Amino acid sequence: MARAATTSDVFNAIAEQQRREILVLLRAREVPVTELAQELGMTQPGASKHLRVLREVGLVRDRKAGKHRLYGLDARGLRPVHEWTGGFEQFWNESFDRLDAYVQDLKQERQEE
Amino acid sequence: MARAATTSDVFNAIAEQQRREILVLLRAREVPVTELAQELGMTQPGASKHLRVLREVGLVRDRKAGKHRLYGLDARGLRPVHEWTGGFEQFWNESFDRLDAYVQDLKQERQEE
DNA sequence: TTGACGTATGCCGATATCGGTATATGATTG
DNA sequence: CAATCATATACCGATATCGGCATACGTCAA
Repeated sequence: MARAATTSDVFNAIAEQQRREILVLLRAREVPVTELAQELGMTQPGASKHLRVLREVGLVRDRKAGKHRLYGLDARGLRPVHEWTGGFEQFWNESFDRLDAYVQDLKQERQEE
Repeated sequence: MARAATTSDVFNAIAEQQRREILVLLRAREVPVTELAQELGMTQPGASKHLRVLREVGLVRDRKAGKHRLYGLDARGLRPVHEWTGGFEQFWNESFDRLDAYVQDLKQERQEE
């Protein structure tokens, strides 16, 4: 079965480093594929494929602009990810406490050896 | 090259639905593998493997507890994801405007046909 | 229409994933 | 120690990924 298709899941789409870089770049402005590929040091087909994935999950959209095709950001799809991770916010601090308990536990184990 | 190893990247680790479910479950309490597998309807080896990935990216830690091995949440690794997506927050609303412009563009294209 | 530019797709190889089953490893109890 | 329970790992098959190269498709201008 392998992994869920990147094309159907925002979490998967942004699991790829280069795609995240693309999104960051698109935060600044709309960009045609060629320029994007150049700036991020990827091949044009490579960039095209990543953009396809991003488009299919709705994080990016494109519009014709003369000879070019401009890609632009549609960040709404990132909101669920932000909110999901936000659901763990209360644990970011608490985690220290738990970690502390964990460390205590380790110490105890050592003493028992 | 395939995808970046899930084991070295939190974004990849949470790209998997079942692993996200595990994290949510661990928000409530520490749990041994068997129980976790049962509650989430996966096999024990399956759960074990997912936990391994989560442990290797630091989202989960384990401690011995008698005959069991309890897995607990360490959500700190989710913070970078939250913050990264948060970097797009200002675009969630703006996206509507851009989308609007996009729609206008589509209309225009149709008229040109 | 032809040519030139911009972009997308097809195909391939190498690799990693995920799920399942069987089995090994570990830990606890009698 | 042996038996039992808990957990991890190995191996496998099916599939999907990503990158690169070649090439098809699309669009504009002369």
